[in-house]
Amino acid sequence: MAEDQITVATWNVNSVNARLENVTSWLEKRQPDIALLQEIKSQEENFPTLAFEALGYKCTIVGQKSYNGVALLSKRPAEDVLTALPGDADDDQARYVEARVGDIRVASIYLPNGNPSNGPKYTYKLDWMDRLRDHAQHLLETEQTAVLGGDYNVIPADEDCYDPADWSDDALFKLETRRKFRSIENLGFTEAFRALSDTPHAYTFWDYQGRGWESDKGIRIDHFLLTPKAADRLVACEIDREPRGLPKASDHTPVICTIAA
DNA sequence: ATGGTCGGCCTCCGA
Repeated sequence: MAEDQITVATWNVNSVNARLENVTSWLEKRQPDIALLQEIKSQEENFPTLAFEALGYKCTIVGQKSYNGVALLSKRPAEDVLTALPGDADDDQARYVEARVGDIRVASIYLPNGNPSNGPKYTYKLDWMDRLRDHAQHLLETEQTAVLGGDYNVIPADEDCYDPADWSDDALFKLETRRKFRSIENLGFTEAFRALSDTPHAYTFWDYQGRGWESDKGIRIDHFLLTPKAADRLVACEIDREPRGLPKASDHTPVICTIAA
């Protein structure tokens, strides 16, 4: 990690306590300045704060019992914290945390899965995406340097999954889902990985079921969206496949976005 | 080839 760069990682860890050794050893190795975690499946009081503080990270946690939950780990202090996506005071699912770290606003996003794709869970997903678009518009209008990372539960295009036909009716790939994701990009956001790489089949998630990892049947659903001021400083975006192959792996692997300081 | 995914947890639900 160079002094003139800031690295932001995103990782759906599928339970921070079940994954603690995997996550801490990866942080020690890669030393991201900021780590955005999703699906911590932990309330704040059960979050392993001390283990991360021992590695030099401050923890900003939005927890929930059993499900969901997001966290923002940062070597520098997190300020001006937002603990929910604006737009629905009745939404009590822990899926969003945003803060300013240095001169960058970062968000850890756990966008709803939405399956089954013909019922209330899908409606909730689409509504949540509308709220995200509205908030993203606000970040643009206020000319922020913002990096929105997380598990978007969106497969942006055919080349981001092993077999589009298998996913055509899935909430992660339905045309309406992809259109809504594009509508956020089209406000003026840059999707960091695809902006820098034409490589197809660069996955971030492999299902535990059906030997997904062993047969490389994956999907790319963990993304970074950058405002223009952040995109102007975009240096690299890398998917680190290594953690997915380790014992007791999460079904997602981390993605690292590098920004010029 | 007689198996087959995890994690949290009010033994099923969510992914």
